[in-house]
Amino acid sequence: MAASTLAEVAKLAGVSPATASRVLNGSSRKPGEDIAERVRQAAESLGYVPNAQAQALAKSSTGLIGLVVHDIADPYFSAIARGVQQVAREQHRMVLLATTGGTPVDEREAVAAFAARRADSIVIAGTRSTRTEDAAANLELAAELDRYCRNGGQVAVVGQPIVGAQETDGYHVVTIPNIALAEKLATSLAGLHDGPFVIIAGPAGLATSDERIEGFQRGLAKASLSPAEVIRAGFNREGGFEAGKELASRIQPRQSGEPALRHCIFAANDVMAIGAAASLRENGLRIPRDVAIAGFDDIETLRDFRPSLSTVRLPLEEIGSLATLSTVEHHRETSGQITGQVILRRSTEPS
Amino acid sequence: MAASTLAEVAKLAGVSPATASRVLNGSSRKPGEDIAERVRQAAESLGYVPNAQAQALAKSSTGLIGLVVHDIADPYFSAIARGVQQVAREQHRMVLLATTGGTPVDEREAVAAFAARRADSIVIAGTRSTRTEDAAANLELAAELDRYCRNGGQVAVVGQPIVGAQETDGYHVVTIPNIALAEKLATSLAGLHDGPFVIIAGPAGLATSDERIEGFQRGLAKASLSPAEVIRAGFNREGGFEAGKELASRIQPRQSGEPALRHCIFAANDVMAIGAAASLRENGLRIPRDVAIAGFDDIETLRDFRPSLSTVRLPLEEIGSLATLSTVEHHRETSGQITGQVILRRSTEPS
DNA sequence: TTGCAGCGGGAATGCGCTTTCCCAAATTCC
DNA sequence: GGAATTTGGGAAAGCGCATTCCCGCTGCAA
Repeated sequence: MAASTLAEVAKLAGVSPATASRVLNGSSRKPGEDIAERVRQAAESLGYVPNAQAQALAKSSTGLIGLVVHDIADPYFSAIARGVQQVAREQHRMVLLATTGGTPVDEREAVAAFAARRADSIVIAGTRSTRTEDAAANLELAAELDRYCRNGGQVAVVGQPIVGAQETDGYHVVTIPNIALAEKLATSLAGLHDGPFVIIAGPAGLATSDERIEGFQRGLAKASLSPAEVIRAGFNREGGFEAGKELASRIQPRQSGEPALRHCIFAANDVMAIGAAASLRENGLRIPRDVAIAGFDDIETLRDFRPSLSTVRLPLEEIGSLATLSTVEHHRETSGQITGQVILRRSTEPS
Repeated sequence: MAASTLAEVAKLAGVSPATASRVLNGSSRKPGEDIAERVRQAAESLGYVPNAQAQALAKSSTGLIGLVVHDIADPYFSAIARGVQQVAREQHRMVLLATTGGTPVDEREAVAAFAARRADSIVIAGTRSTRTEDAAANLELAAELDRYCRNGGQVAVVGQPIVGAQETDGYHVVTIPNIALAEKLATSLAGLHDGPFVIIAGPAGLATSDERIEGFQRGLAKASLSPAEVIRAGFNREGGFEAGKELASRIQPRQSGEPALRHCIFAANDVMAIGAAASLRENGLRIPRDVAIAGFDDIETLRDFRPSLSTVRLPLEEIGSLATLSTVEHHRETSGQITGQVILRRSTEPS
């Protein structure tokens, strides 16, 4: 048995479908109270549930927000998702979720699927790729988004602009000031450490990772320190772990009384930092005694980590909310100004 | 400018809409290759994107999977979400996300919204509430689900059955053996500790929490130990933190040489355990020296926590996948047998 | 050659709803 | 009291697509 329809309700109430529609689904025209009541009764007794698909088709607005992330189980993205979800609830919309693993090809596919579902807006989170082998896919993604916008869609991208995207209206960017913040972090750390700096980052071509490297190096340069060595690995916990392992093989635990030559590691995000810390520890290095380490993002779940991790706080939830709001008509003027702040904790304490 | 339609494509290709439909959206009837090519060309040049709403309306199947969770940023739920998402991708479906904060009222609302969107299936994660003040809402939720199932919907609920739900077909439960696993954990811990046991749990009436308490107490009883005291708090990190604080005020750090009277805490989930550990530490208690602690879930992000947390591993991702699969026609026979395992780590090491 | 099955394409209907347009009755105004 | 207006309801035309039914055509056996 299929769900009952508006027409059935109307018949039971002895009115026309038009009238039933008007009373049940907020129209500007309000039928008389007696009739309205009869219709509501009928709807109730039939267990009527309006067919959102049909409604969407008829009034061409779906109330859908498409969210694309790399991995919903990554706390970075789930925090953003929470922000998106929150706005969605307030606006009485629903969010459609797509995970892509970060490849532009899949992102394009996700956008196409959202477009097909006629989502009112699309929020894209996750770093852009500037790798040459992704160039073609990026272009296609940009084209897909462009088409979507031309058809009246709203898109917000979190982090940095899509490579090659047009400046159509309906296209919003919530920029994350990775460079500036990483620079600040470097400046802060430079005041505490003079040991060699090392950056554990994602593969070359991940915009977020690259920006954070750039900012950090810039900060070191301004402090007249030589540039940090950069170790590349996966942009996740495993990558951090691997990089940490490699690093550990080169670093000796400090002998007591020995002059301080302590490495200071900047991991391009918190989960990498945690991974690195884990492998350093496994190799007998202690934090912050033998090596200092800082991350980026200030992931909530990781705040109880010991030693507490120095990092850069990003208002992830707010970022998600802001991105979503910027796609909503009413708040179109929302500025995408995101601020973060350096948080120094125990993991980088001077010895 | 609205997106172009099938009719426009058909006209441009000089064929009927029927034919265009057949070539573009996998029908059983395949038009001739020459015509097909012409249609594809036309579609390409117009940037045609099929309207999934209209398709859904016409063939009454949306390819939508509704997922309801308490909080998408909670790693427990985001892990499950990943599993759901994965199956969704394989099946070429999309997931609709709703977060409820755990109240049956909002869950009902979410289910109604999914039903309105004609989602093919609904996955509900998160503990049931058995509180009397939620009884009415639970019943309404059950009724909503029942109606949804009668209309041909598939629902899977993770954890425990919905209170008062009918045994309609289309209604599946992926049971999490909280009681048995908590009992196992208690048994394991009873072999290592004889100090007083304390349970830090969520509010009374949260099924998952209550089940874990029950199992744990049962395990203690079987080991001929007296029941653990139960401290109630929020079923999240904050709750754990609060409970830990209260507990800390009663526990003294062990003086060296003093006979062992070490509390062993079982927190009803990992994030509570982490919260509790944080406040215990703030109060000068060291783990596992002064107090032992175990959690439940084995949240991935928390595995690098130090001291490493004893817990019960739950295959959360698999749970999400299984639940989703059970709602899909082809795999309807999927059994909902979930197994977990006790993992003893350093946080409960005997002194 | 005729008859029939089989195939490729088009016309038309309907999915469930919103909304414009239309019409009758009720109301207002002079 | 009649005309002008407002009000409240219904008829009907889509929204964009899938699909059933139908029709003309070809290929084959009789």
